[in-house]
Amino acid sequence: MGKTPTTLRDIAKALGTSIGSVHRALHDNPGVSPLTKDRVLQMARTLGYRPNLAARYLSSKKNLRISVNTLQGTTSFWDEVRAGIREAASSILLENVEVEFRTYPRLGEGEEEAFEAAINDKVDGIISFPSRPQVLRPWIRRSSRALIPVVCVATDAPNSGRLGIVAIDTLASGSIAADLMGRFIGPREGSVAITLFDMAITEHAEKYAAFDNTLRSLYPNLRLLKPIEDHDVEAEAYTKCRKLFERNPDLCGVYVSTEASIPVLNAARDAKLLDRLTIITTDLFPDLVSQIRSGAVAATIYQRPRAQGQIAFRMLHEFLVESATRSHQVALTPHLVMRGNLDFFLQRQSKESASEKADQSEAPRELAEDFA
Amino acid sequence: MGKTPTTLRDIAKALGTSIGSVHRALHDNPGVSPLTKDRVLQMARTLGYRPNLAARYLSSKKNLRISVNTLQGTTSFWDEVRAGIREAASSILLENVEVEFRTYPRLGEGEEEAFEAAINDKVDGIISFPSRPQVLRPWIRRSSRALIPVVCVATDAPNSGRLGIVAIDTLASGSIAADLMGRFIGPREGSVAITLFDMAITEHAEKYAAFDNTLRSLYPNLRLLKPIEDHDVEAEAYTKCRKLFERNPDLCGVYVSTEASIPVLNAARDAKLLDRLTIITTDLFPDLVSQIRSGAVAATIYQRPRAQGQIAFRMLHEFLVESATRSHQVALTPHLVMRGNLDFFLQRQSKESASEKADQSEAPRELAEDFA
DNA sequence: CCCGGTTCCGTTAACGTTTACGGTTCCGAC
DNA sequence: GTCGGAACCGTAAACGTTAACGGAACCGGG
Repeated sequence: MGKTPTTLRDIAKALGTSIGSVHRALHDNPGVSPLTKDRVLQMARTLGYRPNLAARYLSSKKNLRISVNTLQGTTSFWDEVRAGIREAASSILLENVEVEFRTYPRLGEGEEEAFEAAINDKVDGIISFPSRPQVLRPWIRRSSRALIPVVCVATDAPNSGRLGIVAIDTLASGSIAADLMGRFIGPREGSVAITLFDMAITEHAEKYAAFDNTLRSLYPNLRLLKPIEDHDVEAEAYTKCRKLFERNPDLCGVYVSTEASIPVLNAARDAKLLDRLTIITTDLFPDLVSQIRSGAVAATIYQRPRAQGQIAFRMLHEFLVESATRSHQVALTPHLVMRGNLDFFLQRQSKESASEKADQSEAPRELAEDFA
Repeated sequence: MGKTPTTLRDIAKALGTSIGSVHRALHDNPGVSPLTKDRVLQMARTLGYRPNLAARYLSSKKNLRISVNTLQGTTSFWDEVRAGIREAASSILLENVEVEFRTYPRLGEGEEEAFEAAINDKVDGIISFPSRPQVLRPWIRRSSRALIPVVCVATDAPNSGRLGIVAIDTLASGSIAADLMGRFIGPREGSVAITLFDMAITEHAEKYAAFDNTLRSLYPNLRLLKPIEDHDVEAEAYTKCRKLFERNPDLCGVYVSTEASIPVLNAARDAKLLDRLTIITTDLFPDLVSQIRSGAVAATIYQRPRAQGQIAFRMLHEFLVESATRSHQVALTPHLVMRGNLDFFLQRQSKESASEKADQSEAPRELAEDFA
């Protein structure tokens, strides 16, 4: 809490050396003896030196380039993530950041190429969606060794050396879904189903476990069936659901923990039990809106893609610019969308994408007379 | 989208004048003729000049001081708001911001004094909680005239000239509360009550209206009673609730839209109808935890005080440092806390306050070898 | 004609860091 | 001894803005 912050010059003067040596020492550049380097590092620590980022930026002028490797996507989810990243990037003071988007069309189609391109391009950081962690893990490892930090969004890649992860809290998602399901269904006996991508994905297994635990402890009247794995294939989801419905006449609720809610809804409609099922889905996209409004979907768990993008960017940027950061593991609270607050979410989305376009022109600084 | 950004020197050279005049013109400082001032402003616009914040900060060294005028508070709400502000302040690159907290003990006890002190102290911006807007309005007006921007948190002060407002979306809160209430109660007939601070406060009137509308349109089996105003007085809440319970034997739910949920719960318990009522509350504090866990409270609508603080700070800072900002009206989505995800919120709160303490020491920049 | 004052304008030294370049030394090889 | 070349170190010029100073031109009053 010293009054005036210490500068390179202060360190140099205290040591009777020059500002250049101090700089070299602090950045372990060549051209400084081990002795003076130690003395400088020591002195920097005792004086509590913290680099002045304004001066650094002003002087060096090198701008950071970060690569965003994400899926094209069939829903708006990834568009929102990218919008969040763009938003956070443009709101940075010291606008010295360049964002390069490397978008691939389908799962497993171009993911690795995107990573390779980013590494070869020597970007300063990467934001990545590691759909299937086992495939991307070696790439993340490689870029970490090349000192390129990687932040994962939406899905974690554990033991890969990644810098950080931002995703929806799977436990909170699964638990709240179970709690709502139990409350909505009420005291009657019956069974409940869950659909997910694949139990091999950590996030989905966690959601399942959380859903199971909460249901078991709070609503013993409900029995959870074996999970349905749809692998993001619509036909698979549909046929598996039809089978499920036939075999379990006491079914009273389905939790769709992935984005593939439409085939589930279709299956329920075709089996004529749409009004007997309590359906809880995930995320929010145009096709879902009418289903929520009609009451076919009781609630949906919104994964806040925009917030995920924003936070991922901030995390990476903070690390790049001052190597210390806060937590590298961000688990976001999901939002709940129901008929009651649906309009709010819709208007929010449209408003935000509108303001994005209007955000271009910029007048030279001019103070407003009044802030009304 | 020009390659190299325009500088003061560029403008000066283009006009055949000097860098000093350009600077004076852009800041309408005295000492520049109206003619050259116009030419400079014109040229700045055509060249698309944007000030380099790093250089500005490096040169001027003036640090911003902002005053945070908030309530001491009986719950942790305002502590969280202040924590959010501190957090956002410390995560700013270019740490040139000083935050002064002016905390007053009770509603109406020191609010005006805090404002006066802040204005006399010539702070650069104010974050304020205008509990009763009509009292603070003249003060906000005064500071706006003194070119001190004011951002309101939690409660709006319309027509006061305030720079912006960040609060929970009242419509979303009221609507989701109503939707949950209807779903939880089920198809049976009955009446529902709402408690609030005072209908004269815009936010509370809005919550009431949203609750009413949603209930009316989606759950016609439920009838909404006249609102109970508690004015943040526990005894008032208790006695009014007791009366309410006596007069309405068909009551099946209560939405407590303020923080005063404990007296309502006590009244329900004493009237022996705790297990027949669906109670939805607001916010999350220690005394509520056991009530949620026991099921007495079906759900609580969390108003995200920390996020409110963070966003308020960012809004003010962004305005102070580059006078353009994004939206000045932020309506946050409330979070839903139930038995299922309660632990998640509790551990999050404790984790965040813990990491705050650990965030002190700072080594001179040193790159990590690996990011694992 | 000169003096004090006003109004406008150009110049320049900061701010703290990075980077490039020019000096020292010192050492081994010729 | 001299030279080439390391290895180390100091100096100084940038980066774009702010703020202070000094000068030029012009005015009216003595």
